[in-house]
Amino acid sequence: MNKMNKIKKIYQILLNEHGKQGWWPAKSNNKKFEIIIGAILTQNTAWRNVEISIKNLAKNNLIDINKIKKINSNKLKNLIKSSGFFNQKAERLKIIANHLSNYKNLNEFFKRPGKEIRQELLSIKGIGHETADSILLYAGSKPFFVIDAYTRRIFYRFGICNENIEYEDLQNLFIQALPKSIRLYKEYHALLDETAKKYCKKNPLCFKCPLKKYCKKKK
DNA sequence: ACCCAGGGTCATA
DNA sequence: TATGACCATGGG
Repeated sequence: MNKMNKIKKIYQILLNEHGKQGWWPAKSNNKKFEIIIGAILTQNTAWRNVEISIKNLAKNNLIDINKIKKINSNKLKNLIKSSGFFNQKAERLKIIANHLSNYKNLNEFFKRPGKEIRQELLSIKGIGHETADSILLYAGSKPFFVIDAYTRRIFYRFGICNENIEYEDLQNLFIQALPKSIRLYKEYHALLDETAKKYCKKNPLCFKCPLKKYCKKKK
């Protein structure tokens, strides 16, 4: 089976195994901004630690661009402490809130070609490729496939790419292999993360993994 | 007592 | 282009 067909096939296997993941989880009445906050807070951080921070923010009605702009930095740091790197992340949230407040609202921010938004996001300190694509896909519903360490690890173990493949190179493989569907992109990325969390860690539990027969690296 | 998590920036060569 | 230091909490 060639790479393109493998990429398609693996999606079906994971969907059958795990079902729909429904990413991105966001419960507030300001989901788009909540997703943006989560995208920053989850940088190199377990999601469970981010959930605590988001609850703290929601409890204080702070899932709001202007309120993040105005809140005292030390208070903000304290509220997001559980996410780690709280000094950096508080600063990043402030920078992003300041940037976004140039727009009337997030609908206006996202009402432009995706590539233009992506360039703008990448110019903001604290937003790299993955965070930009997460924001575009999950907050903006733009068709940008998100690549993360899990995605790279799984597809390296399948022999589809090398360990150090460039972000855009791996992203292009997905774009070429899959129909340009926002829902598919959202689900596939989430399924890869679920799979890697359970089975594809540093010492992978290959004997349980639904993708076992595609994986070339045992142990 | 380690290892890792839904990364990104900055300095250095 | 490509390494490495740094950021920091919380669960396994």
